[in-house]
Amino acid sequence: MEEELQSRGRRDILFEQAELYRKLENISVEVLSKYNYQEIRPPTFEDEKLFKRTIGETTDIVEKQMYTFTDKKGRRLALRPEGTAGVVRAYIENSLGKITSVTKLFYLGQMFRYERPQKGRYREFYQIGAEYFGNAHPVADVEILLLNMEIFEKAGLKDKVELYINSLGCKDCRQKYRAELLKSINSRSKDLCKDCHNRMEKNPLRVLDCKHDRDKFKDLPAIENYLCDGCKEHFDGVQSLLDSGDCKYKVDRYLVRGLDYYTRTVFEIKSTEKLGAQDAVSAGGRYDTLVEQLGGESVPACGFAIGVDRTIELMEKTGQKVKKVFIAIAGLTGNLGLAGQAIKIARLLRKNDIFTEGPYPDKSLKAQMRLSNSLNSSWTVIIGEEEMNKNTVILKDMTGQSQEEIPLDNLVADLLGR
RNA sequence: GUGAGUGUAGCUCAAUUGGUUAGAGCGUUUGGCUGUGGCCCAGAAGGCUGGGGGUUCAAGUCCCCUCACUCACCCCA
Repeated sequence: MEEELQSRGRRDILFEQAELYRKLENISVEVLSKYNYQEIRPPTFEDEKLFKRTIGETTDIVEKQMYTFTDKKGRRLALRPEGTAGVVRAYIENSLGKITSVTKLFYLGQMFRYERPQKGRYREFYQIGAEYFGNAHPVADVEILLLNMEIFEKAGLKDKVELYINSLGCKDCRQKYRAELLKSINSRSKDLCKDCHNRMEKNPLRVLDCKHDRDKFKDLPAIENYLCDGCKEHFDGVQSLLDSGDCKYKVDRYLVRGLDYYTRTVFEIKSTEKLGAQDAVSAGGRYDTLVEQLGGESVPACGFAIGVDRTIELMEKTGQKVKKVFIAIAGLTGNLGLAGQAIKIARLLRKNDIFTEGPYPDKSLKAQMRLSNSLNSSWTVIIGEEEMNKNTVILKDMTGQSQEEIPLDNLVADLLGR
């Protein structure tokens, strides 16, 4: 490959893997529709300021990881590093809150962050997300959670993920907590790593998340003791309703989010086995002040985003195969009459939703059989002059050695019956 | 942005202290088997050793730069 065509963090998603992406997307759309969420496709680029205002000016995402550029008219734009900001902007801009009192939206697609790539983290990555506007009650949080878990369940990952929840409180309780936390951390600041010192200044809550120091924090003040009555009641409500919904979860009082806009409920769905250093396959929470902060009315909201690429990695470990048929031609190579017959049969099979490969008239039968084998076909259908005249085919089971001659008219029923 | 490791055939990897024409397995392909795959055997194709510069009589091997990949930190889904 020519050197100038390479660029870091670019990747191609091929074949079986692409199939898994589509499968997860289909499952998600199906589940989301059942919960009455409607699709929205916001642009992949927005005004840079949108992300600065929503995600937080001092977060790394905005400070270092955005793909920003200036267009020909001098506008400052950015490729979206996450989905919520654009959806909220669209919600306000299109007055979606005026149509119905609650609004449920979902989106899927690529996000972009300029980071050093590693396992489960790419510069262009996929998210599937949902946002629920206009309902402050814990049922909304819980609907988002149940919905999210149902997607993983349908994707065959029920035993591979766990739900962790926490409450960060509203502005008031968080401010109080933050002050106490800072005091407590400060008193032992020399024990802490370099990164934690940095976090103390930018976002003290994230100190709780530190990989090195986390174990030293068992006795730090816990957010749950600082929640105001309203926030406490809300969080209790979430837990009670999750129980009603028969949804397992763990409360993790150290669970924190990196984005500034979260209030009250936050959650992560983690893989039970390590996916490299990253184990969160989905995350989200409530953001009751964001709509107003962006110039809309005061509307409560909550949502989630699934890390599709990481979820695919999990799904790859539980792979399943599609059964395929290969159509082979016996006799002299290049026989157009036989090729025509093969095409007719292939059309017939595909019409009946059977995955069909072939024909390859210019290969010897041996070569065709080898190809069929290496394509992992379940069966090979063989036709030659003799069979065509009798209107039959030879159906060979590729998992063993057996084959039988059957009337062409029975082929579809026979295959579907197996 | 920081750190460590790695770049040789489509893939996984060899190549002695720097020393002839850079090898092997898998895969691909052709044949052994004129209408039957997997196993076996024989042949073939496939390389600017990531790119550039330097040292040297001589560089895949040593040095510098650069690009990319992998993993981790940071951050986050």
